[in-house]
Amino acid sequence: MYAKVIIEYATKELDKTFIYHVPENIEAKIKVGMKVSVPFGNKKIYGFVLEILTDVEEDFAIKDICDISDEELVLSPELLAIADYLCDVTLCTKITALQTLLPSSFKAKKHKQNYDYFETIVKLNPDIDIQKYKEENKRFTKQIEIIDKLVSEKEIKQSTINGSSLQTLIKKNIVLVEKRQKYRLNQKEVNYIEKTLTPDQNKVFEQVDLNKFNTYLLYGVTGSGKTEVYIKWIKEVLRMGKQALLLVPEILLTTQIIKRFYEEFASNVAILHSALSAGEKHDEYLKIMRGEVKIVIGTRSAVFAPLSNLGLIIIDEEQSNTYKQDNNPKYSAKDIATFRAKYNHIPLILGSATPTLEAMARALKNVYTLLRLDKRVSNAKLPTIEIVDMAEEIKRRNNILSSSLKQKIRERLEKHEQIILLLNRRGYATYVNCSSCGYTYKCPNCDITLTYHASSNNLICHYCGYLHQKDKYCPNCREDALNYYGLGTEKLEEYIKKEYPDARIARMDQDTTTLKGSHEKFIEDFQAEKYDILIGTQMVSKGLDFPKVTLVGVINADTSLNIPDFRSSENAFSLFYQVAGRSGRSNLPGEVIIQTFNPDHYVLTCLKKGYEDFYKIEMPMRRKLKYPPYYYLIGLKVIGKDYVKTLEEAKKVKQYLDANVDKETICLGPTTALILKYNNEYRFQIIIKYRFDSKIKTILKDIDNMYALKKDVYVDIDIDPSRI
DNA sequence: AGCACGCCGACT
DNA sequence: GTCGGCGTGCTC
Repeated sequence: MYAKVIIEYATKELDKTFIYHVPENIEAKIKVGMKVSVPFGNKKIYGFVLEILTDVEEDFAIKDICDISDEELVLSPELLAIADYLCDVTLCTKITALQTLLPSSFKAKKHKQNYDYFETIVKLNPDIDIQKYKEENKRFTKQIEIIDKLVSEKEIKQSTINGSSLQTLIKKNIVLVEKRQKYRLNQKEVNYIEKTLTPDQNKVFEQVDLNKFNTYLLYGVTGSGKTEVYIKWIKEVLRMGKQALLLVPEILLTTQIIKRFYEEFASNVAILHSALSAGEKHDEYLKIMRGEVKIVIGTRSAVFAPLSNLGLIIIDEEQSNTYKQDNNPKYSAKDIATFRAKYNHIPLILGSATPTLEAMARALKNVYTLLRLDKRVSNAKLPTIEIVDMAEEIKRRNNILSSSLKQKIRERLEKHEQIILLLNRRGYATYVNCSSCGYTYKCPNCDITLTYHASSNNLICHYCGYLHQKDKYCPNCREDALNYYGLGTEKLEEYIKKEYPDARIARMDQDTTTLKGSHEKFIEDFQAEKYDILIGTQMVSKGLDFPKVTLVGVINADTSLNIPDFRSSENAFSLFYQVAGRSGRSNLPGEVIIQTFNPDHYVLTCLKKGYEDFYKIEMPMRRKLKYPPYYYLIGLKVIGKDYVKTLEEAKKVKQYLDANVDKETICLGPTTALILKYNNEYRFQIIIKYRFDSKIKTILKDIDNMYALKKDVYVDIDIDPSRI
């Protein structure tokens, strides 16, 4: 018996299987999809079995497989098919695809450690007459103490009571020791809460056929109760004996949904996301693989969860850009989910209040089935939106807060209602400039102005993380003339504290939420009304449901509107709409104030009218500019340390494309990338726009292969980029 | 990827 | 005369 094995080295040259002989001692156990150790050259490495052969005709000497690495780990035919699909859509190697769909504890790699976590417990031997033993050993008080404790608690962790008396009891066979695998995350049972759906929700629920593949777009306004409908579908799927997968954009921003799922499904839920430790992920993966849970909730990579009997996939906040991985392999969890839904003949549901234009366009063309929830539950009204022209306010010396927002914050504070302020820029000042010589701090690696963070007194590059301690004097001209420009969350917090000295203020951004659990703490405390004002970046915009919030302020809408990207309007609309949706979710009416220097921008005027108006304006622009959903996009970046050489190669790539692509296909560039210099490498960009081009994949593969061997210049290909 | 083999320069 | 520079090629 022989096996074709793909080995752990992720290079184009080794992106093929190697044949090994299966020794007799593992013949009965070996299966396709198993991780094995094999000799390769003169080293022992790991790989995955992709095929089993009874006989081979090869003229080279075939080596033996050393061992099966983990008998429990068997990649299902579905997961192997997903790996093939991943290779195809991202042009990655097979082993990269396999490693991508596994948590790190199961990946093929040399330095493996055992992630299984065991706990040693002790309990009384049921076959012993305890009373009799106690009578006979009265004088050993410590032993009696342990026995009594075990009588009442049944079993105890050995580590908590270890000592010589316990050892004696074990030696005498009075107490038994047991080692068992323990999962690091354990959900305690939570009170079950039965919620009934509104007639609208019920109508939506009934429109989904759970027995065949179809993609649905659940378009529901903020606060319309999409989660409750998800739960009802999932319950139905469980009743059919199947399993469900729910993808969310970021677990930390979704604590309230998770809590709701625990209430409903308790320990039937496994959670997968990047904030878990490697050990925790390992355990959650085991639970899923062993079929011990029926529901998986997770972020992007959870789309690879080894559920063996999937009945439904839901992608919540479908418009979120977190579903696209921005490092290699650059896959989209939506595409993988679609693949799995087709594979299993089950529905895929995309939920959003502000769907991507792609999804809405497909829904309107009946490629997807459109489901609508137009009303907020309990008839809460959507908030009123006011757009404030900051150009006018500046004249009145209102640089940070407009008089209207100032006034409304004060009113809310008096009424003990809560306020959320969104400022999509962290740090204190966006740049530091010398008024004497004009010097501005820039990142030496990235060609980006550094942001000043007052809390650490550092200037930080938000791209590569470069850090520079702030100087007292200008590093260029030695004058004491460094000034702070631009508004970040830190400065806003400082200002608000001064303006409202009695208000309790929290700032939530990347810098205040690095510690594990700090994010939850902010949300819990804000919910418990320990704060009046929550200041934050886009973190404050999503999924949170605080009934006491009646005012939302967007401080500098322009930071989100002026991003040079074809999706920036869509993203800005979604962000503002989402954060506006935090206001007035209960019986208290909500208000939203948006401060901007572009009060006539269609993103802002459409916020007042609604998503559909935005869609009607944005779509023709996409058509005119040949962007999705009318055209498919591919972004190529040609990257290298030498400016001239890299640009030359970029031109060659462009020529190669022009010579080979379909005549309808448009190739633009090379131009300097948005950030030309990043981590000391220069980046040139080529953009491909096409509608139908049967050859494009082959052409890209050729380019990829051509540059796989060159070391000074390489090409990075992003198919369906989330941004350009 | 990682390692052996291999063919030319400055050194114990 | 040798150690070692990293170019090339191979790994079931």
